[in-house]
Amino acid sequence: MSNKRQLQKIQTRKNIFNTAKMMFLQRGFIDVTTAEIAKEAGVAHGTIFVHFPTREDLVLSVIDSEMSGAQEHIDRLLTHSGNFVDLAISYLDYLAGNESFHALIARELPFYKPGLRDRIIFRQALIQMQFADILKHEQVPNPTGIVQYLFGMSHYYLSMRDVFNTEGSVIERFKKSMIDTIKIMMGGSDQ
Amino acid sequence: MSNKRQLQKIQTRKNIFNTAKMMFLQRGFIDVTTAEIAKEAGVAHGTIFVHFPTREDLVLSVIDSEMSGAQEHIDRLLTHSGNFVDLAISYLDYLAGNESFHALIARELPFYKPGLRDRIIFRQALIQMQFADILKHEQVPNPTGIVQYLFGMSHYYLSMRDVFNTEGSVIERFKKSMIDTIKIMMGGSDQ
DNA sequence: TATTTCGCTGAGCGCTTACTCATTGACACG
DNA sequence: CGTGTCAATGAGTAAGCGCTCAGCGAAATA
Repeated sequence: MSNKRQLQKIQTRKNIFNTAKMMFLQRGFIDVTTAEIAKEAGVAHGTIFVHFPTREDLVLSVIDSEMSGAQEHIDRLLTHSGNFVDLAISYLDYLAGNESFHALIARELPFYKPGLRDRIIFRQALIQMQFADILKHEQVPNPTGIVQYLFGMSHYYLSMRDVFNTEGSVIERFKKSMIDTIKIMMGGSDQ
Repeated sequence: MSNKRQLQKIQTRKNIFNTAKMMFLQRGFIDVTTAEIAKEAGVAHGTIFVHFPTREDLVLSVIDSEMSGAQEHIDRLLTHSGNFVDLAISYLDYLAGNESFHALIARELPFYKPGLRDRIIFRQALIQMQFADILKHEQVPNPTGIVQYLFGMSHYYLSMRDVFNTEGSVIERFKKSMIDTIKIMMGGSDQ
């Protein structure tokens, strides 16, 4: 049953998937063409469509893979977090570690088809709510404002990543400033 | 010298320009095609290229027009501003009033050709510096952090405009929250 | 060994773009 | 009125895209 043909097919599929993933993360889901992926992977153009019926299936496949990885990571952060500030720091560290993917999403999200776009936004909204819940346990004046700050500013820096073109991570660069601001907001006045 | 031909030519150019501007503001600079503009303007497809050698020239023409309007408006705000909070409020009001253009830029900026992109970013950076200068006159702990907040969060809300799809203006919706946060940051602790 | 299966191939199709250019006809001008 | 000008035309071109499919040849099967 360990068919040589089947093994080869699985191998080819993985090859296409990994090559596509690498190219997508580097240049975005919109820019990279199927012909380029095929060339880089060393297969015929048509072979792409043997394994992924449409280009969109390949894109979705890569996005799903990255997103479920992200979900797992953040779930772990949420359970292992002490206070909100620690959680925010861990979250920013995670973003910094997977910056190319998240910068990509921040840039391209408005251009995805509604179905995909809404799924991504829904996931983001869930995470944001979980962050807000944790913040509500600590007594702070403006929980949603603080969470919006964390996600909003991260999004801003990510989407402007190559504008700020820092060596290394943009998130890392602005992390201290963001955390300081969050501390001020948490210890801030009433209103 | 009031040539009938020349007048007609100017008229046609304006017609194409205004039609393009309207369509670009509604659907973005990336999505709208030259054929669609021609149809909407009621001229032949080729006529577009009589007046604008390339599609990009037309896009640049519209962007320049909008940007110089923005520049003027903001210069006025800068001279007529009392304290920084008033300036921030006026700025947000301005954004709310020209939201379709600024939301468009926020979404599409990463996809423009480097030349155009850099010009827009340069203008933004200048404005940001002027805001920071005003803020430095008032004695606040973290001037650049506050300015980054104002521009970063505006950018975030604008780029997420149709996600939050509010009736009316996104900026208007989050204005109070942003101003409140700025007040907290200005009156905040040391560090 | 003879026959069938099937992963892979790559030329080519259909479609969409920005852009071209020979042609036209209303207008300017002597 | 005759002739040259030129804004406007729209069918056509080239380039790029995702995707197709008849055919090939090595592997599976009988």
